[in-house]
Amino acid sequence: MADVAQLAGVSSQTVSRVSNGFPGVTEDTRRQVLAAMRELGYRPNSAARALRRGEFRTLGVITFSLSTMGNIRTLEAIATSAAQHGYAVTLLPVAVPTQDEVNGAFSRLGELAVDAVIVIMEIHLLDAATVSLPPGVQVVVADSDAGDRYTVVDTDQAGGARDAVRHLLDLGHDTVWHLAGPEGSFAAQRRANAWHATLTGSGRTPPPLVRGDWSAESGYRAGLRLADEPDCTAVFAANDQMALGLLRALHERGRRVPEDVSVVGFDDIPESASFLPPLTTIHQDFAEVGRLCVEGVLSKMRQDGEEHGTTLVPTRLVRRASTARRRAR
Amino acid sequence: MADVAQLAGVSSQTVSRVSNGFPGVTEDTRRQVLAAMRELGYRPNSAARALRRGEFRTLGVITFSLSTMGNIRTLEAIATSAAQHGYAVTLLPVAVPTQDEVNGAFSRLGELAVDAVIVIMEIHLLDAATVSLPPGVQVVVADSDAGDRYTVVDTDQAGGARDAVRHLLDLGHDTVWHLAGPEGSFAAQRRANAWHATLTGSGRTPPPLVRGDWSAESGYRAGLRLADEPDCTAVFAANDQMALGLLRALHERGRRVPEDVSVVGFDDIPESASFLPPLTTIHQDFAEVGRLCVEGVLSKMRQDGEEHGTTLVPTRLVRRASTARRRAR
DNA sequence: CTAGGCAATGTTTACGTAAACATCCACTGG
DNA sequence: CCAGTGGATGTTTACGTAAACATTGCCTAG
Repeated sequence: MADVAQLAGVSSQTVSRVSNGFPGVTEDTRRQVLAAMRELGYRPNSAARALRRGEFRTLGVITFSLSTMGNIRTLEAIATSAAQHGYAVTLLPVAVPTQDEVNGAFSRLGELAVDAVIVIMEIHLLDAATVSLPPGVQVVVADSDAGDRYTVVDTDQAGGARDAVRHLLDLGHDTVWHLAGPEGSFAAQRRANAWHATLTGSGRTPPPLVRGDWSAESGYRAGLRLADEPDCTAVFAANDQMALGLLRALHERGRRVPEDVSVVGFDDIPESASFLPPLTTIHQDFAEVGRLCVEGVLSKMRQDGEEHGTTLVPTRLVRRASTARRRAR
Repeated sequence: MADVAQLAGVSSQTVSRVSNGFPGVTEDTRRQVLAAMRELGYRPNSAARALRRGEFRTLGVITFSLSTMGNIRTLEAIATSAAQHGYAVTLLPVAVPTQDEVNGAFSRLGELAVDAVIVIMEIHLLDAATVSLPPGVQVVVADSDAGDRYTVVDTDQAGGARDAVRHLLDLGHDTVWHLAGPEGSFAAQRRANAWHATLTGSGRTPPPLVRGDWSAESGYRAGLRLADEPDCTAVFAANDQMALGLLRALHERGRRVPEDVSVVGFDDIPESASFLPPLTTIHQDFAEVGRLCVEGVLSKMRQDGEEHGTTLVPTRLVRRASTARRRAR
């Protein structure tokens, strides 16, 4: 910086003003400084900046291995949104989703150049008792529950599930079966609860719940069972991949979709439009989740806010060919 | 740090020594310092550290949107491996794969607290003429070509393709059809080239090349065409998703896999073991690619190395039920 | 018993930046 | 013509750390 200042014939403070875009510099001077910067290949030292300013302009993202497409899309949106706010994103991978690993990530956090943290993780791994956050580091949690303890941004799981069930009921089906996600997942739990509540709220009797583990394979196995249920004319699968397996099982058992059985998925993964038949599903706006995480954490930093709350991102029903009006038999 | 020093009754330099694990501190003193650190909740300021040491202990990763599973797994391995070396990972997302966007990412890089960069990107977006790297920042490129201009780590695409073709020839098939990836992809290009070379090297006549775009849907469309080729008894698909579509098409057309047609994929995505039938495929070791990227960039930093080269990560043939010895007709 | 040596610890300093304060100068209004 | 004003620029300082050098005190060999 001193070299630039000397070459431009100004003081280092003026260089600083130019490099930060501050006012109070003549257009002439600014041009000279910029020219000197270019000539010397000057780039500001961000360590010194961070030291002086007391902030790093960096967000940490803790996520349990980039396992699901949803988390990845959220991460991507966080990175993009952070960049727009002039923030960088540092990744804190958690190899396996155990309490120890999560605690380890949080303690590494303490040594990291990070102003705030976004956690993409189911909340039950964030047992508050064992996790100690560096003071002054704000947290926002995505993909989770427990808005009372943390600020949470998440897809409106319940609303999406409700829309899926209502869509099927509106098509004339007597009831809707549910192919749920694994018990350990809060998202699966909330979707299943909303399915149940919507059915009973409409005076229907919920059929027994069928459980998978999010995988297409588990959807296939469940589908083989559902195909043998003669009363089953409408299924709401808790994600698109299980819906894919379900479609395959129904096809193999000679039950046509949507003529005999209507199927709704959840997520709207890119492939779902190419399923056979194309899948009616609940679109999740991961990009919006990521964006809101960044906005949320930045606003918390500015206000030094203490209060928590949950922001729900609405879903959208995407109607494709896998659902149809129930046929008289 | 001064507070810790005072509480522990030592000088700040001793605190520094303890916090960096340096020798020359009595066990007694060390314990006292550690106790003081805990009591005051001391966290070393990484900005000051970076300023003093002249390095950030951070790697930047530039990647075109986290689009493919392979890139994501590589990124994950990079993050894990970097953490083991005491390095953090900062993400530089590139929204769309245009020259401008890539240039933009590289220029943002100049202001970022990063010691080196790993680029996960096809090389043709890295036209050297328009990209200027900050001096002293080393680069390693994954998923790419052109080891003459950059240090490159990549899966041994050619070797994998060769193994796939040889496996099918060893099973008695006269020749092997190829369902290739899009023309713009170097990976697709190299797989197709190796397929062609292996066939001609064995004195076989390569059938016309069929092209997809990596998607299951494109594999399905290609599969409908291939199903009508009576001579087609063996297909090597350039990725597992296209193989999935291919399997569906063959099934619909009544051509049994593996009795009538053998199919080999590429990637070994988790789902491929659950395909119908489970898919024989070429396993890519993305974790190894990521690990080698980190090792490579760190060693270049230490040696200030200038020479480039390509490191190939071997693939592995995973035999499952989608391939079988050719039947006499 | 003492010089020499070495391990443990303390003191000084510089890393590059930006905030706070100081200075300079041109212009305005009385 | 001069005091006052405000914009442009310069000077000083501190941010938290670790390298380099300085000091202390104890132990050992002669």
